[in-house]
Amino acid sequence: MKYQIEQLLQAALDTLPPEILPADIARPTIDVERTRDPAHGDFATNLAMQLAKPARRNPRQLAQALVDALPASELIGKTEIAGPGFINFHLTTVAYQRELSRIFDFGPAYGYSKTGAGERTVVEFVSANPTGPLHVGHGRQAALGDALTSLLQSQGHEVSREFYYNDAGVQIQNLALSVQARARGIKPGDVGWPEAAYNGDYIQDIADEFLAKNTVHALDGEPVKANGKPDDLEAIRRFAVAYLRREQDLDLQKFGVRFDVYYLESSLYTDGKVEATVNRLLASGKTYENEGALWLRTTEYGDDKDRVMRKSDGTYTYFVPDVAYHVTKWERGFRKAINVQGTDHHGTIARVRAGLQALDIGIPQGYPDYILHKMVRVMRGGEEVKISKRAGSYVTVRDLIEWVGRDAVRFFLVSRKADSEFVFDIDLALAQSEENPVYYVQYAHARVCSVFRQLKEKGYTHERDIGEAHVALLTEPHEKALIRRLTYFPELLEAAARALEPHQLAHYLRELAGDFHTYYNAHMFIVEDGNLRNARLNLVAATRQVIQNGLKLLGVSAPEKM
RNA sequence: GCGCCCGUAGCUCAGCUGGAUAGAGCAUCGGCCUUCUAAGCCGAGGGUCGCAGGUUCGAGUCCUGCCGGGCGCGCCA
Repeated sequence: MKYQIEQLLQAALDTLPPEILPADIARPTIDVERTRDPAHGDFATNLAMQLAKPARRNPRQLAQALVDALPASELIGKTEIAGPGFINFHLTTVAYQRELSRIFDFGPAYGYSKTGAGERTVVEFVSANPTGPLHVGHGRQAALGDALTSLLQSQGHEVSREFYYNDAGVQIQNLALSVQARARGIKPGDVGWPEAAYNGDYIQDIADEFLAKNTVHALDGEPVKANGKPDDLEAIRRFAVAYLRREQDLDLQKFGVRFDVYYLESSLYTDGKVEATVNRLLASGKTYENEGALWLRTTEYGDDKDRVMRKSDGTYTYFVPDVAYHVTKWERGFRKAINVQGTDHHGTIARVRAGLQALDIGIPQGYPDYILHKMVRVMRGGEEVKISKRAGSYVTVRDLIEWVGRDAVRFFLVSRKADSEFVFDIDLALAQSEENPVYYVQYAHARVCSVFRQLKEKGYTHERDIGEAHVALLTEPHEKALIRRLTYFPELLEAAARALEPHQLAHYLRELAGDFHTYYNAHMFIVEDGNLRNARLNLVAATRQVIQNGLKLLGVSAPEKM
């Protein structure tokens, strides 16, 4: 609808005579926006104001000329010139009727589009090290990444959800040593407890299961059976990693988040991809040796300082497999890559991109994209709960889900901009669990369902027919507002996907639910007049459909009863 | 010290990528259940959009400088 108005304006612009609009001035891109105030119509454009300066004409006169030149359309009922030179468009009943019909025609796919068709995209998120349970920060990533992926898919992108496991390196070694110590009966603080150990109680759980010779099975890996020998550090390492990966799998399953690919850092070594990347970088001529280490000239690509690739002890820094991993994304055909991470990772952005540039294999400069979210601070009893893996006393995703429920956690975590700080007050979430914003939206959905149950009990029927004559009966301001909101849904999804901002959808749903609740309280739907009844029921049925579609993209359920 | 991000109502946050009188939830106060679910609705109070300049028809939004907060600046990952 927005696009169609832009087309009409373009046609009007093209027919303006040179005495009104000189031919030599630059034509701005035509931008039609939703109005904030219903009194200003449905859509508005500032086109005349943009043209006014270069054309040296009065903007209101230019606006009038544009309106006069506008081709006739059955979608536009009234145009007016307002304020300094806005052109406001009021849509006709026909326009509303067409859009409402689309909600029924497309159903669960209403709001979806093909604007991103052919775009192969990989979204990497969570990517927690298998050294402990998932904490609230991972929860924020999971909620964000999953909703973002769904949004992109709704716009036609072909998306892979990907989880990168850092299962090689020092941290894993520390994990194995921690479990080994526990298996030998050594506790945090005891003599012989490793210095860089993980102190959480879950380490004891792993040690107990290891000693009991249990078997664990992560989602995409092979089952790992413990041999129960505390001296076998390698066996402990394999078991501990499998154990924690399984724990993370279970948490993510409870959270309703699935991944298409689990990519293991260790596989980059065994597949030779790390070696291949190093060789390519060597061949690029951008490397040099200094003090026994191998360096890459990342400063040539905008990094602050050059980075070490291979330490003097012969092992590679984390940076190298990270670059190798991103090479696989590119080579697997993903021309767009989005990484969802905490802001504490922002220092790695420049060097990863620099590494990819140095390879000179056609990867664009801004590859990959990053969505960095600020850390989640957890408050409890008026005090901040420290989030530290080593402390072992942090709030996990599992805790949150148990306390306030999956739907509330997901909706809550995704309803804020990624780069805003997030204070998660446990007491508040507990005390107000019944007033959580998610219930407000779900309640709107349940209410519509209830209306239709009542309808059946009263012996009425309902035709899913939203003809022009029906829409013409929806003249109340509350109805107009609801229609406006519903028909905005496709534009909202497109904008949210383009901006990579799932929180826009959460806010939209809250506003839509608000429009519905207001309408519900102001008017009866099940009325005697059959035509009016049908018109109103179709409007609320459309509302139910849009709420369903929106909640689904956020991974939140739409209950029929509450 | 350098780099990136943030600063909007008492609190938690939106503000559609420069538009028309700055919005919502929570909290406070006052109303609404013999009619489709009161997990709801209606109303009231509450703001120098951190501060100061600049850009233009127009700035919460863009630029510069301060102030305050977060994160990052390893041959850690």
